[in-house]
Amino acid sequence: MNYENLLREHGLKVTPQRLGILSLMDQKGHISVDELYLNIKDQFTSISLATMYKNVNSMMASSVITEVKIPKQKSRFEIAKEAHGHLLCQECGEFMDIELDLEKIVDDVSIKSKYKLVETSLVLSGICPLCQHSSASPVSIFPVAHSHI
Amino acid sequence: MNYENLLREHGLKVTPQRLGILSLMDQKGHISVDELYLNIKDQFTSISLATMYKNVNSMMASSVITEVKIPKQKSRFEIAKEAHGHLLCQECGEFMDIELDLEKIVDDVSIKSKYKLVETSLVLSGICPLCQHSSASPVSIFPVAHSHI
DNA sequence: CTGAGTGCAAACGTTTTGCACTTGC
DNA sequence: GCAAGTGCAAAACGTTTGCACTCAG
Repeated sequence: MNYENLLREHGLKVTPQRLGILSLMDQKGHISVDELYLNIKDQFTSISLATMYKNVNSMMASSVITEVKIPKQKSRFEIAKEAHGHLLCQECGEFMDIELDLEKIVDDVSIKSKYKLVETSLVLSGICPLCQHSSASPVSIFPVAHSHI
Repeated sequence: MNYENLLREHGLKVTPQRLGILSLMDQKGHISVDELYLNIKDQFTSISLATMYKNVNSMMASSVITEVKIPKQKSRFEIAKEAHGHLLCQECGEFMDIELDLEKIVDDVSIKSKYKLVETSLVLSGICPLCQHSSASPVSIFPVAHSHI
C-alpha cells in the first residue's frame, strides 16, 4: 500500500510520523492509540502523544482511517476500507475482520425506517476455537493470552 | 417492569438510587452516564457521580444493563434485552432499536470462523426521513435538533 | 515562503479510588 | 451485624489545547 499517495489523495501532508502510523496500522490491522504510541516510539523516539492524537483525528476527519468501537474495550483504528464486520474473542482478545453481506438487512431497515443509511458497524463477539479447547479458564480478561500463530 | 426483582435476580442489592437509574433508563431507552446523572438529581439531590459510575459498572458486570458504543459518540446504556440492533440519525441524533435477524450471518460466521458467538453489536447510521427533507443543512452535529413528535 | 504539522507542558473532562458513613438483608 | 452501597474529595486517566518551532509543498 502506498501511504504517501493515500495521504495526498485526502489532502494531508506527508510526514514521517504519519507514514509510521499508517504502516503500523497496516501491519497490526487494528490498533489503539496507546499501542500505536508505544510501538512507534522505537522509530520516533521524540514523538509526542499529542501528535498521535492530532494525526489520528485529522486522518479520521479525512477518512483515511476509521475508528472501531468495541464493547467493553478501548477503540481501535484501522485504515479505511470497504464495509466489513469484526470478530472478537472475549477470552484472548483476538480481533479480526470478517466479510460482510448485510445488504438484505440494510435494505430491509432502509425500507421500514425510511432512513438513508450510510454506515454500518458490526462487531460479533464470542470464544475463538483455541480458547474453547485450551485452558477452559473462566474469566480471563485481556490484554494478551495465548498466541494465535 | 419490576426493577427490584431484576436486581435481586442478578445478585445486586436493591437501593433507591439503583431503582431510579433503572427507571430512567427504561423511560429514555438509551442514555449516557451524564444525562442519567443530570436527570436523576431531581429525585436524589445528593447523589454523586461516583455512585452513578459504580452502579453502572456493577449493573454492567451483572448483565442487568448493557453498553452501546456508537461511532463518534459517547456510550449509552440500556436495560439488557434480547439481541437487537440500533439505528442512528447522524443529523439529529435520533437513536432507536431495530429488530434484527442476523441468524444467517451469525451462523455463517460461526461455521467459517469456528467461533462460539455470544454477542452481537450492530449500529446502522444514516439520515432519518425528517432530516432528509427538512433543512438540507450540511454538517449539523448534535446534540439536539428538531423534535420527532 | 507559508501554512500545516510537531513537541512540550498545561488544561480539560471523564472515570476511578480511598475512606468514613449508612443501609439493605 | 456485616457486607455492600453511598457520598465526598482526591487521584488517575485519556484526550485536547496553546504556543513556539520545524518542515513539506
